[in-house]
Amino acid sequence: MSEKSRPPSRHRPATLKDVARELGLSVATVSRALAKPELLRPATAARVHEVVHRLGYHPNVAAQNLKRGNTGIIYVVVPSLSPFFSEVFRGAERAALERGYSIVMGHTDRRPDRESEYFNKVSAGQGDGILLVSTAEAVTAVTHKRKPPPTVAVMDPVVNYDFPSVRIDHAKGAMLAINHLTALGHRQIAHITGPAGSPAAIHRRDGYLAAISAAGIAGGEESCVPGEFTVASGETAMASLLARPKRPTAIFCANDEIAIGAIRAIKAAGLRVPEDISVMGFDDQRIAALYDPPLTTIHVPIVDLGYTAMVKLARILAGEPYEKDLVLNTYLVQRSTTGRPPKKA
Amino acid sequence: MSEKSRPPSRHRPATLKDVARELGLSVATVSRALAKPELLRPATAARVHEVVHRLGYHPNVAAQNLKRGNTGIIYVVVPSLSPFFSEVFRGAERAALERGYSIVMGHTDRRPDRESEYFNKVSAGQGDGILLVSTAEAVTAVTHKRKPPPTVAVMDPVVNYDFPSVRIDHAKGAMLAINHLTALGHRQIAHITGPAGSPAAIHRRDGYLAAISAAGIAGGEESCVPGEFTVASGETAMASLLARPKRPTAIFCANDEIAIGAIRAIKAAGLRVPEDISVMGFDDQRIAALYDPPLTTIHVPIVDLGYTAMVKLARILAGEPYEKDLVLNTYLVQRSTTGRPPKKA
DNA sequence: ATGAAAGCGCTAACAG
DNA sequence: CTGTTAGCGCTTTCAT
Repeated sequence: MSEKSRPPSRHRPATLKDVARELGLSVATVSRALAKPELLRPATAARVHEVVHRLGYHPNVAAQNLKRGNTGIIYVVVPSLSPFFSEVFRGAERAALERGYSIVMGHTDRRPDRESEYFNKVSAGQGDGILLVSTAEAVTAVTHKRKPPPTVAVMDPVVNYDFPSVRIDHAKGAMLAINHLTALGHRQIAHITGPAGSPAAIHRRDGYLAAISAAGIAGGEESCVPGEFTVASGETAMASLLARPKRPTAIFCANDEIAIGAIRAIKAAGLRVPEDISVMGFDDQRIAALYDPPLTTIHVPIVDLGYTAMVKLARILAGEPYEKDLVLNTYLVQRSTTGRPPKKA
Repeated sequence: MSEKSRPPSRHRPATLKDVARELGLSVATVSRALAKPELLRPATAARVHEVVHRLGYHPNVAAQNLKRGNTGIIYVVVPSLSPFFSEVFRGAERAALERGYSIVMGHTDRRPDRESEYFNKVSAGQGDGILLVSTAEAVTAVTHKRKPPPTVAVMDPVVNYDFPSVRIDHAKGAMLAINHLTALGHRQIAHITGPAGSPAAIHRRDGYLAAISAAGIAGGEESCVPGEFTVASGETAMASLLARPKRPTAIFCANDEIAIGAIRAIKAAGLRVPEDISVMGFDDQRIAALYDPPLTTIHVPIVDLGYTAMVKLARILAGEPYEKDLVLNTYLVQRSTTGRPPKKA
């Protein structure tokens, strides 16, 4: 048996060459059949695909990367590993896998220097691009440097730098929430905010204030209590709200975790949700539907945010056209934590 | 200016060739200086390193992978994205990055078919190896197949298959916990377990039973209440324990999350920790030190588990010798949730 | 519509 | 101790 005609040894993955030999075609043709089938006679493309399938051929990503001069690595930079960001990551991961990218998670713990690290890595050819999730700060990494690497901002736009983004309209979501509550008859609606530095928190608060004022009801600055996107902060904030002389009949929370904290505090005070107080969250995280009682909240397409952002980044890297600023849709999900306000005692 | 002597264009990452040209050496020598410096004259190696540093040279991973016939991808397969697994992931990530691997996270949601997926991927040349974290089930993926891909089991050994592993001695940790409690004078020690299917939960429970019986005190099967490695299950289990006629003076929880749930339930019942009841966790997760009161727990080197496992997998892949079964050390961390039992009322 | 050939950056024989 | 050389698998001109 001659050396060159030897079949692939037992467990070596099939290569283009294997497919080509099997078909009596050149590797170039097979390559094209996979990348640009329109350049081939349909019949040829079909034959190629049949054999590709039969041999279980998968392109060798390392070879593709080498040829194309890239790394195939995308950094997904998140502030922390909360359930919310895990979902975003999941979406990004799926889109990445579909396109042959592998993604590396980077947590910054909200420290700007840890952000710069990833920018530097990519600038040094250690990666192809960055998905910057909920990270308003990237300024340090960017302002004093030259052209930054391909980056897509997810959730919040980056302060001082105009990266392409995939986000939602926080203010609109907040208005959806307030409108739901006013429609139920609430006139005393408080808001527990997210952290002061978060654009998402700020915009949700702005939406709350705008909707309150549009409805011409009480509330405003003085009805906002600062929170932190955590259950604990929701409990604390709610406790302070309960201690007020004029107790609100409904609470709009800047996210689901805060809402859960608020509900805990309300229960701890011997009150019921929603009979005594209505509570709304924001995000529609996994826990929202599972919690008891299930949370009325503003649905945010969390996984999709990650998926869409990765798709956009892939387009950018491929030099394909893309929408600069994509705003995904939010909508109200009514579950069991909102109802009509209690009759006046 | 001749074509061949053109310096690297503005933003192309430096290559071996660049370094070699700069030094008047061959690329082979530079490559060796990096991989096997002992083969070179020390002076040469030093000169190479100087230039490598000055030019900011980083090896092109794609080229290395292509040459070596691997992918550089390791799958870290975890049941879920809880904080615990995130920590393991972090450790694995660090070790991977140090060695030029990139790691892709795979969550199985405890579904065996999702596990097999990753095994198949690696078998098909889509990855180099697998870190299987706390996943007792991998059986389906493995038993009926031929030789499985390089895999290291982390935390729990895999049922029915003898993968190299990095783990801890759960039973020993549990004994440490019980000995601490008995030393404080406790004689009524209950245990809230983890889920029935988890080897970790089973071994921790075994350790509890063994230590209880060794101490010759009350408790045993009937002092075990089933839990789930979650805060909520800890609350529920603790509530049932509080309702018992003979209330325990100390609770050993199968992990920190359960312990937090237990503490919540105790507080909700108007009792104090540790004055009325002592509570111990297991794992020493990040939250343990931050919680109020800070948790007495069994320290598990979570990040290290991931790190060590990845190091071992890298050794396996490199054909270097490795320890088949590595058991990392655990120890007691005394914080503020354990104390002497209350004086008899 | 298809083939031949060059070369991406690196490693590893093999020579000296 | 160091240089020369031959690919790894793929994409992409350039021919035909």
